[in-house]
Amino acid sequence: MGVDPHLLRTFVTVARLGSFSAAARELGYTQSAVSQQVATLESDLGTPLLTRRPVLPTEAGGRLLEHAGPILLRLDAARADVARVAGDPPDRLVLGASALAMTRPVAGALAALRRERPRLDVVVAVAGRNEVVAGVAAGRYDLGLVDGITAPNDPLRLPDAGALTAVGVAERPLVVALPAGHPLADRAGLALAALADARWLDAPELAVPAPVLRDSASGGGWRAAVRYEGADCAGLLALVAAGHGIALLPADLAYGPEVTGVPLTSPRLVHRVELVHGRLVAGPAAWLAAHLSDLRPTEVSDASRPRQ
Amino acid sequence: MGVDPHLLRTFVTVARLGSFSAAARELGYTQSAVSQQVATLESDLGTPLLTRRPVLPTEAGGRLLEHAGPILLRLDAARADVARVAGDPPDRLVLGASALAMTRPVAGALAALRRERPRLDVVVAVAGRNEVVAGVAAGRYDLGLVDGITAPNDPLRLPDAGALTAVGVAERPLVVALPAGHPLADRAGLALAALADARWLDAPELAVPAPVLRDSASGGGWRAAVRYEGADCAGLLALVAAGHGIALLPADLAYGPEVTGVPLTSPRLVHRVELVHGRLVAGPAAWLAAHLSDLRPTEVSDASRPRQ
DNA sequence: CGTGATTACGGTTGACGTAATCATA
DNA sequence: TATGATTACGTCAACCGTAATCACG
Repeated sequence: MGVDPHLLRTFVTVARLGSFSAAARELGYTQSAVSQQVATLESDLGTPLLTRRPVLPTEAGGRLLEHAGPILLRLDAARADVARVAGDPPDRLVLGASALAMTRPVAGALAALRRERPRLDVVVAVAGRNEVVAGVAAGRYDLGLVDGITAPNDPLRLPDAGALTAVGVAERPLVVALPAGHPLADRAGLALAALADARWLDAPELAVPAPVLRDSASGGGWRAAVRYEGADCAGLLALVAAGHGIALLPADLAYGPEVTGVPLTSPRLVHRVELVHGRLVAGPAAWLAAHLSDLRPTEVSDASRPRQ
Repeated sequence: MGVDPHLLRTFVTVARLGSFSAAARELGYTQSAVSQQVATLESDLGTPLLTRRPVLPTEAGGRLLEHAGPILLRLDAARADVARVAGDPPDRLVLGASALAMTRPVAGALAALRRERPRLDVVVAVAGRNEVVAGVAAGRYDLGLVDGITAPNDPLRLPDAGALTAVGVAERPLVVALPAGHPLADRAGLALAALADARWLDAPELAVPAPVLRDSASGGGWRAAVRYEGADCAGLLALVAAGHGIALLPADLAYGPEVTGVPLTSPRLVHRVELVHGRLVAGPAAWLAAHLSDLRPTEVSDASRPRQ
């Protein structure tokens, strides 16, 4: 009666890889087993979920995929949550962080923790924003630090990953990064609307992704000149300096010999870092969370938020 | 590796009933099977989840219970969603509605649907707010109508039940219902703060529950005189008329020979009705949703909301 | 002692692997 | 024709029921 998650898992893998055999390799099954599992799921739900050759989700399969991810994630989260209260306090703290989330105040709080608990192993793993949130939900990270761009005091738009709490811990101003000598580089401030037809660098891991720009100030082209998938600021700044395009970056990172940061005047946007965590139990994670929350610019979410 | 939902289900049932044998009866298993399932789950998670005699959740069990409900719900939602796109268009529309959600404009849209499709069976099931949301998520209702009290244009605070969309469809003013002849009954308007020490009727299904009052204007006693668990307005008004206490109600329902409704001046609150639904496919549900959305006071939520 | 949870054990079911078959690019 | 999904079938594990045992009130 209840959609076996085991089958769900293989179904998701097959859909993602577009191949039964590839999914079988990844999951450590035989091709035959995967075929049988998908067939079982389809007969259980009474409808085909995948087309064969090419292997693509049907409409029903698409609907199922929308649910499968969150379900599998929450299942992991449940296990992780139980493990956290059952196990003894760990001597290791694993932090997930997105690219620009490790700001000064955050690093300061982390230093305070290491002074407090010198024998503690601290691991900081940098990953994409969604991976950080998913990792926290699944218990791979004790805490997550996620950064992004929003209006001042507005929470980040994070993916829904079950019962997670997010607290703002830092906000800093944004500037438009321009090559030194650019015609606009001597302005005192720039409005986003004036840059609609400029050439933007689309760096989803680092700066504002193009879709957000489009939403913030509609109209205009918002052409992306180059898509930069790295997570290091220096590389992006080099592209800016070479005139490939301009980017929206935290003020303190957007300066250099060949790059000028011009303050963004409207709309008012800031670079914001949020601490993401599940339910905490006494231990280093809780300690750090408490100290990070002390420097919070604003609390944005707790126990029960309205809906997805 | 992934917390079998089958076991989760029996664990939840055992925890809810506080008894292995009772859970076995309810689930159609033998006592022995339930015992084995719980034991399997405990050994899988590596920690006891329940105390025996009396049967109560341990701390780890409590954590698991927090996840179990949403997981089981989402599993049902997935099945229901798939069934909706797989099955042929139904000749029956089942609406879930909370007590005061069937307002005039909603009833009007429903009438239009019945003119449009005379052969359609329409069922309206009245239930608690949470049951409506859960029922929509699980596919027991095609659409949900949920009412509650918020600031104008603010979304209702609904429980998280997976990927649900909520659209506001009606708002109407609120009044303080007083017995005719009450010292305050001749006022032109009342501020909530002035009523902090009044005697309130706590009618969670109908009017504003006491906790909301406490949050809206903190300070004061907010004593609840009587708790009224019914869902009919007449009964509550009778209690008001008899002087058991006062209540916050939609303006058009709070009048009668023995009751006076005095407009609420601050904070500005309204009675709001929202339409709740999963992803819609062509059919009567989609038709009604479209027509209800046309009279929406404001859209409040769609595809992806930030987090729980 | 009696109610109710656990343990022992056997039968059935079902899930996976091997291998043969089928279908499509 | 070759790659890759399906079908056939045998084996083995897991799950549930019956029944005996244990433990707390």
